[in-house]
Amino acid sequence: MRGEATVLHADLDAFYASVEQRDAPALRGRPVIVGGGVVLAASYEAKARGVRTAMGGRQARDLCPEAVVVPPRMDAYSQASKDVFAIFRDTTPIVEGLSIDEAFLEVGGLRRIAGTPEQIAMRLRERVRTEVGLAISVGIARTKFLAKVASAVSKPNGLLLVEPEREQEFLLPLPVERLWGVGAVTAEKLHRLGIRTVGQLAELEEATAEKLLGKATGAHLHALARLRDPRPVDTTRRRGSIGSQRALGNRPRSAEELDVILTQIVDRLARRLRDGDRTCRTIVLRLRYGDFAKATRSRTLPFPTDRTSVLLTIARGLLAAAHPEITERGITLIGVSLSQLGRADSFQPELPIDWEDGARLDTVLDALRDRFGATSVARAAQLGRDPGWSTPLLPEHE
DNA sequence: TCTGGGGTCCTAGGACCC
DNA sequence: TCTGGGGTCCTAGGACCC
Repeated sequence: MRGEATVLHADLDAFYASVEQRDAPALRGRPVIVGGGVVLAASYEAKARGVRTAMGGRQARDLCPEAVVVPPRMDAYSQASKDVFAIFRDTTPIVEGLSIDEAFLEVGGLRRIAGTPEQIAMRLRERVRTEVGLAISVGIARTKFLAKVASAVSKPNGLLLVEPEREQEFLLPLPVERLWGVGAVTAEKLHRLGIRTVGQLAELEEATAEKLLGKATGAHLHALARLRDPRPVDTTRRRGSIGSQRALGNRPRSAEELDVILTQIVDRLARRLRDGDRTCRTIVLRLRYGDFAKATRSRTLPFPTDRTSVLLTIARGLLAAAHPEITERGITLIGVSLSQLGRADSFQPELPIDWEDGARLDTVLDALRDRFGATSVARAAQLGRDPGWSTPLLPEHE
């Protein structure tokens, strides 16, 4: 007894490009590329010519000179995503969003009121088509992983049910690249051992897979290949970090220019943080040098914050520390991400020093400890890490 | 092929605490 | 007083996904 196929994975087809074709009838039936410098999305007409997501714009135009290249309209995609997710939630309360254009839906409890998973999936596809004007593919299976593989195999505009008794027949012949979590590096490691199909990976001993791919990745992929995936559809997942970045091209940048860009990025992120009623504790500065090597520099605060001035002060400090490297190697990307997100009602101490004056972090932390006590500051840090914490922490004055 | 922008998860060493 | 082991946190890097 294995359980039934009640997990749906719903995935919009060529999402950004499909929104463009929906909104501009002249683009329908034509190859469409979203994004100029790099391909963010390609319509199926462009994919048929070899254009792929993340490909350089130059190469894409060489492959498909007649493609229409349009700039991204993130607001339109965001709205389309909201419209589709509203239909997901109208279908079942158990929805786990994976990204802007895909989600898992658990429909196991709905048989009596809404029919079989297959009937539910057919209605869902029809509603997304008529109400939002987009094509969506759906995979149905016993586990999240199999449902995701099924929707990918069904594309474009497909529906595929993997019945529990046919799982091996479905999965084992597929190339290892189909496994969720196998990218270029892992695929190459497996290929070197002559492993090309999921079935061949399943034949390995688990210990062998762990030795080859690392403990967690090896165990995880080995379990997937053997059809083990106990993860339930989880409606409680929340974003763990938010970030923003900007590619800069290759020309030299002055310190003033970089500071302006950094300020814009941090300002935008801090707004998003507050709009979402969240706080953060860790600020990560992302850099890509002139040779495209990447680096990160981070700092974790002992207390949560959503203040632009605090975040900007930390980010500026990190950037200043990296300045010699930047001068020497050049810089092609700058970004910031905020993690250790917490709730807006987490304890946020009044900062005892004017951050606009550029006070050093260490000075501020010392002042905080003086005022609230080291234990309180450390405890605030602990509680700020727990997004489920529901009571604002009051500082214990000494 | 001259390489976007938004994320997730894992690893590994050192600091620190009990 | 010295030593050891375990657990957690922080930082940096890397693979992977859409």
